Amino acid sequence: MRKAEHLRFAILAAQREGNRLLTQALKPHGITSSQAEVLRLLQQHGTLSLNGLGQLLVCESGTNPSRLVERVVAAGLVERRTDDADRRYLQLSLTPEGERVATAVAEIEEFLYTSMEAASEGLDTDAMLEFLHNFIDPLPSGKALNKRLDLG
Amino acid sequence: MRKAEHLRFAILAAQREGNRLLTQALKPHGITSSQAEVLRLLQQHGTLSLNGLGQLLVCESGTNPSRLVERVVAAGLVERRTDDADRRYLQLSLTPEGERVATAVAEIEEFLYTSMEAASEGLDTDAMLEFLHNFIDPLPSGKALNKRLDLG
DNA sequence: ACGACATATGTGTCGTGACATATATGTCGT
DNA sequence: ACGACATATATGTCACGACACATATGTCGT
Repeated sequence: MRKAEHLRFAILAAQREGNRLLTQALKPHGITSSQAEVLRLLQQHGTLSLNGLGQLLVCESGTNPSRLVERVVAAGLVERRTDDADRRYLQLSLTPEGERVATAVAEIEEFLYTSMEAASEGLDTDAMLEFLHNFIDPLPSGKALNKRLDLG
Repeated sequence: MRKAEHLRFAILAAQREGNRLLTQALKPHGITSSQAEVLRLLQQHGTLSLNGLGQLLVCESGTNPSRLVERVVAAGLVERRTDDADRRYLQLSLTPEGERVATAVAEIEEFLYTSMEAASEGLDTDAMLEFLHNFIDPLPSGKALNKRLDLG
């Protein structure tokens, strides 16, 4: 198998399995990994508009998080108000319960990161990041990621 | 941002964008990237059962490709017969049209791999593969990938 | 003030992805 | 031959992920 092909499927597999791990760990909290990303972004940035949120979502239907947000609102984790200054915008923010869950999410993510660090023990992760950025930087998800790196 | 977190989102972004690129390139052929993977596997392995196919699908609802296969059958790209020796099994194989599309898919994948090779120019891809395999090998997607590496 | 345009959000549709469950067919012990 | 079990496939449900399109609100030139 060609090395690029191997890499392609290894990346795909890693994404799938990482997501599965997160999904399992998040299940007791009643949220999905996508919803978890929303909570964490709101926790880190305070109030965001739907569009502002979408620009930071790497992992998500960044193009249109309407329904994703709809679900966390329905779950009572996020509050959605229309901006009085410009009524096109939404003001999204965590409810106290959402804040609590977001903190739980952060702890779960720690486990994932620890296991990733174990898997990369002694390896050059910078090269991996460089490769990935070369590939994604011109593309939408790459832009979202870089925006997050700038801010956070 | 913690490096593991950075890596996590970079992997996610790469997967998303790679998939988007493939989706666009495949659109003229009327198939999705998942369906393309089915065609390529059938092209490489000849006849497969649904279960055998599922074990090779990294990228897919490997747990249950029934509906995925249903669509390529409906599109006239794959033929589905029940195995007379053991009627629980399906025998999946490409139609002539499926064979033709599978070859077109192979060419499209070449472009993706070429662009990945450009992005990894001068970088240690073996270290990336080692990291990814450390992470995925114990997990289902990793097993599927390794099965493909053994065979192909 | 009005209308063209831009921007933010919502909705419809289709194809996964993951999981649980149901059905069909085989195998094996007795 | 029969029934318990195993295996293969199908189906139901929910939440994305991507895309196209619709609606609501603002802005700006005139």
